Amino acid sequence: MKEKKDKTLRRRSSYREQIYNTIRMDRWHPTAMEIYELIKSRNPSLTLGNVYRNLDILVEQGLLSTRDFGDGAVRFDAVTANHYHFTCQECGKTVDMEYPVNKDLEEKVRKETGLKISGHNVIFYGICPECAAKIVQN
Amino acid sequence: MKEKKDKTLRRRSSYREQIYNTIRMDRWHPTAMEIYELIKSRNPSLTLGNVYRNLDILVEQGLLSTRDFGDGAVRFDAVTANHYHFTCQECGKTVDMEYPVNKDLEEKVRKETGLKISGHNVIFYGICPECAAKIVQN
DNA sequence: ATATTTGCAAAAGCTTTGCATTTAA
DNA sequence: TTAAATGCAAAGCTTTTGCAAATAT
Repeated sequence: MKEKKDKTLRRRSSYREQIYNTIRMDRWHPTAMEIYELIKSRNPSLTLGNVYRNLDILVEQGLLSTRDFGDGAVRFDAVTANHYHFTCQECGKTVDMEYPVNKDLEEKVRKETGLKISGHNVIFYGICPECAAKIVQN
Repeated sequence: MKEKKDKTLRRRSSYREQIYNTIRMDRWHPTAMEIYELIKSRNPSLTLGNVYRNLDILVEQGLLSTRDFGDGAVRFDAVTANHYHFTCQECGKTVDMEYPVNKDLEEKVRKETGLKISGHNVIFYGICPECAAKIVQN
């Protein structure tokens, strides 16, 4: 939280762009290894160390954040306009929710606690439609 | 999420109780290493491997969950009545909030999305009072 | 008695880093 | 040109695991 890195000039990197784009566009929450495997399948020269280096840079730039959706794995998430998540307790998948962020909640908590709040995240837990359908069948 | 372990009989373990109690009572969100160091200071025979084994058991029993508050470290949290968290973006500390859980939010989202929701978590981000005071001084 | 818990130590897995080469600006 | 980005490989952490001894029931 305190690392104010002396700013280093960034050059264009196709790998970094691919990493960022796949996470952002696909609204996917992959691990470093999953990103590595996907991009290496198209571009075999990619190395895992380089994926880690670029993920660090993207987090440092504020474009990605790390998350744990409950399985202990470090996953990456694109920092877009604030969005909520839903984790299925049956299949374990976590997806972005369309549900709009509730800024009133922040304001309410700010008033009641006096804390300086700049943002919030919500993760809902439950059963996704696919798993719910399967459960009904059985 | 699918691991329905064949139930193994659990015997009493002082270490497991200490691990659980310190996380629950102190409303602390430590890493495995931090737990190890704390309990080992009172009880030098404890090993790190044993801390990991007991943490796994406690998670499997539903007494603890893992979280990532944004620094990439795997931290443990007691699963008590649902509670919110606050992470200070300056010092990086994460604390439980007194603020009551908003069950209405769950109901509202359930109605609007049709998802089967069984719970939710919220993490607020901002500046804690201690850091806010320091910043004003400078 | 019996199976779980533990210490110990090795293995496995994940992430970071040093260095020489390649590449963007 | 110059420093950032990369591949490679080794090092550094974190977490898991096998086994024999200790312990709870």
